[in-house]
Amino acid sequence: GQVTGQQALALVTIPTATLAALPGLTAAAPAGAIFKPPVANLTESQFQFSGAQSQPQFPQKISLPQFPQSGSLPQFPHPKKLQFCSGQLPGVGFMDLGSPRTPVAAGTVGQSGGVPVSHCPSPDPISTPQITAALGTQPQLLGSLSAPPVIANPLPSVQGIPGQLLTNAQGQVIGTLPWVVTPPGVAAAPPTPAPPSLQVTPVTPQLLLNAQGQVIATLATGATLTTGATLATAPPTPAPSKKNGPAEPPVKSEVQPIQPAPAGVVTSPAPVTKVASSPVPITCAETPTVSQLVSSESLGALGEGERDLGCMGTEIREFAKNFKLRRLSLGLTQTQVGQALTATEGPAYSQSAICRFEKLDITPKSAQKLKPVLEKWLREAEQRQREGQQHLLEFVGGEPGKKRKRRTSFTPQALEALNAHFERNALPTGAEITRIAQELRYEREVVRVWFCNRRQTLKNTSKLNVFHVP
DNA sequence: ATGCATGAGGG
DNA sequence: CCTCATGCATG
Repeated sequence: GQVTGQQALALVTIPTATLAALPGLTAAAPAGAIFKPPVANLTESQFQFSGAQSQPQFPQKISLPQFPQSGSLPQFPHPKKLQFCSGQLPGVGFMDLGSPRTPVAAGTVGQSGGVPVSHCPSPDPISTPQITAALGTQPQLLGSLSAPPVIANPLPSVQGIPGQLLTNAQGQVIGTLPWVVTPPGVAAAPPTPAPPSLQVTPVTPQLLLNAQGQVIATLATGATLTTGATLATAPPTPAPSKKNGPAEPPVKSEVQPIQPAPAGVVTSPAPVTKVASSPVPITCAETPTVSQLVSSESLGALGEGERDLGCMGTEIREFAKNFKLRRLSLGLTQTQVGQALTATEGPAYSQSAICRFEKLDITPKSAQKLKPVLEKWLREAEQRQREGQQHLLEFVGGEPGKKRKRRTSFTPQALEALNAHFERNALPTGAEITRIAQELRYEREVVRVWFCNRRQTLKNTSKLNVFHVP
């Protein structure tokens, strides 16, 4: 057991979830290291629906990017929403898809509520016609993305958490040691009067046990981190002088909000300009792989607050990391949090959801939706803890409900075949699905769902996902 | 932590 | 049918 000493390193350098996500790496990987996560085999392959003679593959939606109307096909619709501005990543499948624009784009963009658009310099349109076409398959969000080939992310300093982390052999964070609360000043005092309410709450020394009663960490008497709500996630850019200084609204509003409708209110704190154009080479313009699929849309109709997702991504990453830390400090498991959440008012979420949130294996949209909920719950939980109350885990038995279909278990061979097909074509037509199903001897529906899930997983974990661009 | 399933919303 | 957000069940 050991309290590893690389905390600082880990914290600062690796922005986020990666910590948990890439166990093996945490310890070793130094700052700018470039890891190549597991997406492996898919990325290499390339599937492409060549528009040429590829035949009538897409039954319904193939709307290729031929939108005469806008005429600006090769152009990006404008940073309407997300921008992948962060991250420094290996060339992996990053490509910019010139996105065909969604019909709606223009309108929506316009009313972004005053939020200055974004920073990420978007770059050269390397749009490959073909690629674009391929991707264009997704209905709604076509226009939304343009992943700038450029990446480079200065990294947000994690300022709120100076404590030490307890990590297990795999490098996963399992607990925290008492930390010192950062004084307001440290937290990059925002020009604006952001009430830095930091509070240190005494925590009784205790052992953190997991559901199985195993000790997963110890907490020395110390302080739990604030709760000022946003503190941890606070103001990016501590160092003013860095990039250009003017902008940077330290906004940092409270958190609660976020609900559909309310326009960009809470949104972007974003110090625009953070990253800027780093000349990182990459941009691979080749292999249109699966990434196309992933990238093709990505943002759905986010009403408002998603435009600057790039920046917000950082904020959420911070929160996710913090959430886990604080959850552990409370000595709760993901399951318990899920149950507690279910018991209380508001949306209920399962252990799976908590897990995915912490790892950020979810879409930015989901993360945004979840964050307020978790934030609120966490605050209350910590509150209750202070006041001694323990019960927060009431259970509310759920109804049995209908029986689910038994989970299909594919044989390794079948999976191999499925993956092979997927690499070739991630979106097989109905007929193809049928064929594949027969070939592998599985129910057609099962195969269809497999493809759906495969696509979804790829999207959520791909490096193209804002959160996974460390 | 993840793989497969479900269901809502859209076309 | 697809995508998405989620959850149950499993490895």
